[in-house]
Amino acid sequence: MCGRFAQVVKHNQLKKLIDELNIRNQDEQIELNFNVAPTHPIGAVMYKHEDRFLTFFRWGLIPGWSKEPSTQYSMINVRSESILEKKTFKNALLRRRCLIPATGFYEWRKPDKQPFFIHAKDDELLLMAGITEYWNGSDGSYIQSAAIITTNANDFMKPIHERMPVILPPDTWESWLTDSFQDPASLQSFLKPCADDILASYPVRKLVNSVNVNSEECLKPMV
DNA sequence: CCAGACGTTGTT
DNA sequence: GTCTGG
DNA sequence: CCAGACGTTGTT
DNA sequence: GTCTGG
Repeated sequence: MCGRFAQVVKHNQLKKLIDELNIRNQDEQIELNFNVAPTHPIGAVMYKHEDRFLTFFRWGLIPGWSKEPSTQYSMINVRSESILEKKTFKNALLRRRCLIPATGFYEWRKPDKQPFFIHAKDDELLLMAGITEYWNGSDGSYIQSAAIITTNANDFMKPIHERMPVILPPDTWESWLTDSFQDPASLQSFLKPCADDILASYPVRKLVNSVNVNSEECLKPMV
């Protein structure tokens, strides 16, 4: 699955992202976060009509029908296999998708809880598939939230973990961020494990376990 | 029609 | 809100 | 995902 | 063990 990741977007990576995805608001900053945990704000690329924006969402999707923004129905991950069958997520997939740029993500190896950092072999950003939701409180409060779509592990990930985030390849970005693209079967076809040969990984120290630790140390290989 | 649920992962 | 179950 | 809490009444 | 908070 994907319960922790790093969003450390360097200036040149941000410029490239803005250019490649045709993002409109070019002044947006992304806070460096070496240890993104559920409930944290995450930068994500969202679309509205013909425009794309880099905006912030609470990680943990709060359904619009939820009375309170409680943790109970707040989902950090959504299974790709069943997303169209879930009433809470179907409309979000058809109409409120996003791309979540990540430096990489953490997985804890199943038997021994050893944390690993998984990143792009070429050190570019990984773009994870996400869905978003808007929640309005009766007192006028407003929260926009997001979840990461997950899929089966590819062969690269299997030794570490059975699930992984959906990482979208460049040839799907345009459709994913297009409002009018709402064909369920096509969207579903994007939600599969990424190619094995684009990823690299290494073990990291367990200081990443604590959500209170957010430093460059989280990304450093274990000695 | 109304009532009630609405979710994932991992572990056992 | 929207879908399922009764 | 992991870490940390897990509770009430009454009194100060 | 199970739930909440981050």
